[in-house]
Amino acid sequence: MTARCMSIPLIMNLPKPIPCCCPPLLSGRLEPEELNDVARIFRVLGEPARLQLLNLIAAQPSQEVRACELVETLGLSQPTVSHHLKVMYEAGLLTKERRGTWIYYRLVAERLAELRSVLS
Amino acid sequence: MTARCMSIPLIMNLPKPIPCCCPPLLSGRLEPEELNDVARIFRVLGEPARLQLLNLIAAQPSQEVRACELVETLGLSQPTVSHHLKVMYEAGLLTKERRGTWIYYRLVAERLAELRSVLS
DNA sequence: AGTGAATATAGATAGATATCAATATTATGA
DNA sequence: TCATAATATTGATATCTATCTATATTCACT
Repeated sequence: MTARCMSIPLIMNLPKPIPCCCPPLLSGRLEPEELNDVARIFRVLGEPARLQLLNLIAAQPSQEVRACELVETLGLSQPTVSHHLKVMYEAGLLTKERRGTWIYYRLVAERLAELRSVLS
Repeated sequence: MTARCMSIPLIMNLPKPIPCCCPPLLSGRLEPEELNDVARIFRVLGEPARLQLLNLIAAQPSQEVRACELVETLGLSQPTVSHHLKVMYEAGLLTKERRGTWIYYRLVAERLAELRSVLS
């Protein structure tokens, strides 16, 4: 229980991650800030309703959905759907485009690719 | 507000996902059960401390850590570290191996690869 | 301007979970 | 078998967030 067991040194001088996109988790040490950023995005994906959203959009021939379609499809209230869309939009996973009364959401494929690279 | 806007049909007869590992999120419709499973794993990765754990293990030349090292390194209490290790172990992200008093944890690379394929 | 539909925000609540202190369990070695 | 170190479990607490209802905002059309 007491500190007989030595801790791992925090600094190892490994190459800095590329700053433009998410740093890889398995090569090179990540800063606390970076860990927070990556964790935040994974948390966004940690909700079945949001995954279903991605899944639905990807299944559309048009590759987009109107927000209003989702209320009935997901079986959630309109504010809840709106909340999820906002969370995903702010996480960079979706784009939104207003066309008249409706708002269309699309996947950001690059963001997903980025996340994939985090895990490699 | 009222239901003028049509919902997306839930059944589209797309090919069933391969049952052996995580189904891809962007091709083929996922069942609610599958969505839950995938979400659960992402939630495990949605904690900075756990990401730091993965990052630490990957940075070791031996590709493994003793649990006791992590307490000081992560700056968390021993029960908290134990909890995170358990969560990751049960999510299939880590293996554990007892050697004497110590328990060594390693990454499950296949599990991470699986997750990557979910996002493609 | 006024109406109605689509979307967003505010506020409240319930459930999940990260964290800790205290304690239990397991393994080693004297 | 006893002491000690490593690990796990228990129980409590605080924070986070998904969800809802109610309300506000935005837009198109007459």
